[in-house]
Amino acid sequence: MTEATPISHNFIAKIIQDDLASGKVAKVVTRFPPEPNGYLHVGHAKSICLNFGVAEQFGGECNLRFDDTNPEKENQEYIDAIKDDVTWLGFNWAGDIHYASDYFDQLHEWALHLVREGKAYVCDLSPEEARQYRGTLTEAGKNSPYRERTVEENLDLFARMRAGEFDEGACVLRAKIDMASPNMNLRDPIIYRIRKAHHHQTGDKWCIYPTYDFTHGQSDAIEGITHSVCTLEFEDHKPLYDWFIENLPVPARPRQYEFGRLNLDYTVTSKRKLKALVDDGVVAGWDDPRMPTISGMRRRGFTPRSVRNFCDMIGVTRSDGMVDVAMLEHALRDDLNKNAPRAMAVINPLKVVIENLPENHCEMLSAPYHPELDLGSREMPFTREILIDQADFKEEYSKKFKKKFTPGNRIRLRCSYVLEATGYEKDDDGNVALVRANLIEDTLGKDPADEVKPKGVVHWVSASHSKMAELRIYERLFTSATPDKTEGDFMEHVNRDSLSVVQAYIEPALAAVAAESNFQFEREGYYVADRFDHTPDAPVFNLTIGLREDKSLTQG
RNA sequence: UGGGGUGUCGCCAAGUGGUAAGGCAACGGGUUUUGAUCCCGUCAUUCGCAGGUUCGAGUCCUGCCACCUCAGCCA
Repeated sequence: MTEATPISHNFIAKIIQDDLASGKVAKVVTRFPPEPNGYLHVGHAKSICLNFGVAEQFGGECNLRFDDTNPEKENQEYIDAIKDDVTWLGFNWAGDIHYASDYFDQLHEWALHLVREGKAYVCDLSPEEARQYRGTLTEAGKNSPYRERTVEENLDLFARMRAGEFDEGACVLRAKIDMASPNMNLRDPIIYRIRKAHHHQTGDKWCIYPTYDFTHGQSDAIEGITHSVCTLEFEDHKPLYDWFIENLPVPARPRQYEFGRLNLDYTVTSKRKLKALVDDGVVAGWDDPRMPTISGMRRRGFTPRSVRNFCDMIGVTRSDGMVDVAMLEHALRDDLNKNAPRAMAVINPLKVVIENLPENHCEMLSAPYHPELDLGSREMPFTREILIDQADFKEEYSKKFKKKFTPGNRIRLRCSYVLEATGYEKDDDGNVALVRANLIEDTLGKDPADEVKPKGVVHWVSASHSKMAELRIYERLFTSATPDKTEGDFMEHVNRDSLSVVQAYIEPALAAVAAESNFQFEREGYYVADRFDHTPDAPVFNLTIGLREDKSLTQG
């Protein structure tokens, strides 16, 4: 971390603080354990900020561990993307990256231990039969007919499973716990299954793979994780997590704690739904700026700090709520307002001819990049013909348009002079096509000498010296606040007009900026130079988020 | 009459027996070379509901209600 992470006072932090104070743990060690089977999203960001944040806050460490026990769904592409995302967010994992697969030998040994203790057995029930025997939420399950096999028989069968003698699904290794438990996870859970698949880390070494339940807690123990933080849906797994820790000769006693996962309105975060958006071509990819994936947010122009601040804002509790996306937007705007340089771009151009300026007038005006921060300044060419936004000129003055440019009234060109409109021309459709104006002398950095102050300020670019840029303007991806809970399939709530591409006139200094540079285009919104498509010759900017607007004035 | 969990302002969230923080949103007002920012103000006599204990309860007890979650050889 290069910058201070906010101090958290959530219940997880309190537990850690107490454990440290009581001497229960000497140093806190957490972990972020994604399965490399998809891209990380804003919900994962919450978990990352929690796990890494709390470790940092208390002088501990946080591991990055890939929970890679299901080779058929995982691959290296996801591993690389996840590493990038965590790094981008600004966190550093302790030491090398860990993989649950690093522990397959130990896990196998521990499975053998359970078998020898008579606490695990090979079960030949088919998946369908196993479901029958498992019972239901309200009815106890039945013992498997294979439950009482001898240790010797189980040892032999498990060895043959490992040797590849059986087909996938032919049998599994199960922990012998309690088929009548009201907790389904304790009804003789599967701990090893046959998967004749190539693993991205272990290659073809194994044809049996441990399940999540048999892997996670023991991996925590091996790594010396003190506080194993996960989401609420794993709460029912805790008795099993503890059962393995208690029945195995593990080197440590990690504890699991659960928090409520993030739900954001106007957003979906399930991997299946995110994948559907990509596969159906609703968005251009996992990193499309409309996606709530970390890579999508990055491309949209979110800053790591804005995401971290958001996570700090929403807190960590055990209640599952729905966070208003306005909170995310606030965190974004807040950070961008404080740190993003300002620049000017005109989207709907209206030419203004400053008639009291010579034809070839070109004056370089120095404009500061930020109103408060010392971010330096750039030169803006000021010429006889300039472009302002069509919406900033009105044919007639009215109270509602008091800050607009109107005939006979003055306007301040941002970082430039004051202009007075003297007339205008319309095209055949009746739209204002050109405005004639006079420049008021000696108004650079000061008000007019006659003390008739301009009513408003508008952004502008030189008509002759500006450059063209592609602007990708995004709106929210869903029309429903709860796309996955509202009537019908979530795809029915997709906003099909969430992207519009327009051409805009930008000030020359903007063309050369580096990809991923954030800017506030004054009075328009925050934009970012696209991570992949932006070039000096063909500038491309994405709308990160618009400026907040005074709603009472913008209606109509 | 299965297990587990959660219910404090429209949203998030402090509060752990002593008389309801804060943020977001919203709404007023001021400043402003961005109708942005900034500033100032308003916004829960009430904590899912009903009883009870107590001098005193969001905090303790009892009952009820609502919502989330668990029946992958996924994580």
